[in-house]
Amino acid sequence: MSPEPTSLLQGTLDLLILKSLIAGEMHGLGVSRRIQQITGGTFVVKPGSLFPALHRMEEEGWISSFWGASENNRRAKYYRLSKAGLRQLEAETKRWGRISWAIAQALGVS
Amino acid sequence: MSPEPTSLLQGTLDLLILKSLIAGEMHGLGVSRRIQQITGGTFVVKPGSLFPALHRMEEEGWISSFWGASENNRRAKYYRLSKAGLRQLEAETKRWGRISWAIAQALGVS
DNA sequence: TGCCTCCTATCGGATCTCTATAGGGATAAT
DNA sequence: ATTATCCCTATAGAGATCCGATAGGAGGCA
Repeated sequence: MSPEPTSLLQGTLDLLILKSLIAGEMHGLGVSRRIQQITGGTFVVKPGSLFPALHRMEEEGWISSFWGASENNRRAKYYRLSKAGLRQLEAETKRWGRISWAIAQALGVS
Repeated sequence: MSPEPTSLLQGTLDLLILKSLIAGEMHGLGVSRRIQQITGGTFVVKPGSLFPALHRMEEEGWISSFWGASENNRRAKYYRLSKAGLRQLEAETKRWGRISWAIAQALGVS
């Protein structure tokens, strides 16, 4: 296990959250676990990073939330991708493609 | 031309600067131009981002500087990669590889 | 001298992520 | 019933970084 200890890439957290929610609605820590899962354990998002991001993204209208009960019958806030969120995911995915390509170029396409 | 207008990736600026200086010593705006060149015009680093980064990296000991004259015979501060900077470049290159791989995984290896 | 260009440099603001911590609520144990 | 414990949400404070705007020195040229 070697989770990225230091700062995530700016803007990449949003991308990972949006992509996680493609799998369906889930609560906060569920998103966190899913990010860790789909990145092969590379990215570990802690609550202090996750919740501010979720709130920000809800304000932007990319996700919506509702209170529900978790699988352990605990009070949990669930998050769901909105249409605008889906569009944002596509935009950020393209953006990532551009950035990734550019840096690969810079590093000598190694 | 569609240079990334918004925020660069955190920590990626250092990588691009270090990689630029592999080509040899050059002054500040020369680094800026070289980054734009090797990333195919994707990344445009402006002075307000560049110089704080150069100073920070000089404090870290990754680069050294000396005053000289530019190709146009103007006063210019030249920067050169140090041994520690070369090690840092290798480390950041590996880090980029990990991150890039993880996000590609997350996005479905598309 | 006056003007333009090149190059370095700094300041304030805005954004983002991290560490650390708080606290409600459900379950289980004694 | 009370205590402990885990799950989950949430916030505060700090630190780092990037950006836009701006300043200013210095050479070349008329």
